Amino acid sequence: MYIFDSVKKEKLLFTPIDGNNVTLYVCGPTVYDDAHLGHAKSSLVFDLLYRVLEANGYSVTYAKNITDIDDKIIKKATELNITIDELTSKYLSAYNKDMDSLGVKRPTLEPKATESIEAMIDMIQKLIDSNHAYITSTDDVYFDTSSDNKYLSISNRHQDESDTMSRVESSSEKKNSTDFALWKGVSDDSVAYETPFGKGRPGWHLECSAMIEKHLKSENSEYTIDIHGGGADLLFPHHENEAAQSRCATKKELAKYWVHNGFVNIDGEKMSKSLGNSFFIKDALKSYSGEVLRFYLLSTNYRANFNFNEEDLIASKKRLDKLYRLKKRLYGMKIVDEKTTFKAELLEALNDDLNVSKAYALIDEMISTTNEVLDANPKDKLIKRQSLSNMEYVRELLGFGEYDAYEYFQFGISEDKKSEIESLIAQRSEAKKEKNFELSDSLRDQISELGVSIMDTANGTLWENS
RNA sequence: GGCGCUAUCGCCAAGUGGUAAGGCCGGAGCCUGCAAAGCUUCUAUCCCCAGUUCAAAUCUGGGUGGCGCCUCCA
Repeated sequence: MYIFDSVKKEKLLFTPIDGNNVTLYVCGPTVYDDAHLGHAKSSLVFDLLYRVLEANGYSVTYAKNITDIDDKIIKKATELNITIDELTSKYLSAYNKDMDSLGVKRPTLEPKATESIEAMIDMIQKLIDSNHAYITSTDDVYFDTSSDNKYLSISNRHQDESDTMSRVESSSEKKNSTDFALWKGVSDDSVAYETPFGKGRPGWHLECSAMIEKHLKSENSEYTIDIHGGGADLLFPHHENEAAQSRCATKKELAKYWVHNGFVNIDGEKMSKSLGNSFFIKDALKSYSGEVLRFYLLSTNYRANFNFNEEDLIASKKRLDKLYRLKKRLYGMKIVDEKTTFKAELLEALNDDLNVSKAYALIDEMISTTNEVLDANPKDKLIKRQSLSNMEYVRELLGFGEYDAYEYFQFGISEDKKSEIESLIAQRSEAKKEKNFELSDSLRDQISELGVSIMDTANGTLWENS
């Protein structure tokens, strides 16, 4: 397969460091608030990458970290007058719930920062011992960026510009303006860990490097892991700094390939915590099923910015609907594994740097072909078997088609409303039987007003949420 | 100011040297009591200018527009 390396800025043939084993590390959430559509996009992109790697036969160890100790967390817990653990547990389970709704497979490892303190301390100690880090009078430990001659090679920047343009509040004890905190000294009685270099808390960038070293490192290679991923905004400074501290502590480059996903904008505007226009996943899930959201958010190139808006989402849903209508058409049949060209083409499309657009086009064509054949010959067993098997492959590889075909079209409809609809449909069927079309049409109008469209088939009248 | 991304049909969006995928919307038709669904069919020469080439949406140069990172952020 091919993936686009955002450091080398070209599409590269993917070859794992260690034979058939692949290590993938993605920067996960800081659990102090609900997850927004940006988290969804990133999780979905790397979930897809994970699935495609596995479909290629690789044995993948996929780690996504959970940041559960951090200044923002402490601030919020203090405001709410709850413990840090109460806060992070709450938002971690909310996060997992959202991810489950989106059909995101759980990573192999989900290490928490608070469970990796020792690994962080070890790494800091190494950096101090090798003069890549220094301690200030307030027990902060800074990474000395001038000690790394490859610093800024990940984000392709120049030192002078970072110096002059950096808007980071500069500590007077920093040797270079780009130096960053590995450890923040704590003098009061807030949350802190005891270390050989004083009481304090981990800095922003450290946990990823430490966790990678602890959980994923490969032994005999110039690289530590295969793929490191995250949102495009993390390229600098986060990944630059991770790469620097790892390089200096381990004498290896952190990752062989770097993959970054584009942003999600809302109606043309950047979404961010500071702008306060975050669109939470849980809110989107009130109106649309997780799979519709998944299908929509994955529908374009993962590197491009994604402009979220409801009209596009609805158009996207109509596309997914077609898959479910076919699933309905083949309802109740047993899935048998069939070798088809569709499957090979689908994997080939995704192997080309996750070309989802092409994959969607292939799915659409597969659906059309099946419908066409079934229209001509409704009893064609071969096309049914192949089509079912194809859909099963789509489900495994892309996560589309997980729901029951009938339940999918009944999303968000209450039980009361369902029985009301069923009752109206029964009345309409009676009227139709008596050829009272005036009555049956008016009943259909009533049903439409409930936001439901109906379709008469050989198997009776079916209905869908419209 | 530095670095970078991007401009394809009304909308979303592939394609990165060989003569424009797919979806949504819309028109026509088949099917249907009528519909819906499904099927058939119709709709772009790729922001502008110049250049390279037998050949460019695809490469080069110059414009113009949109966006991002450089600050916590996916």
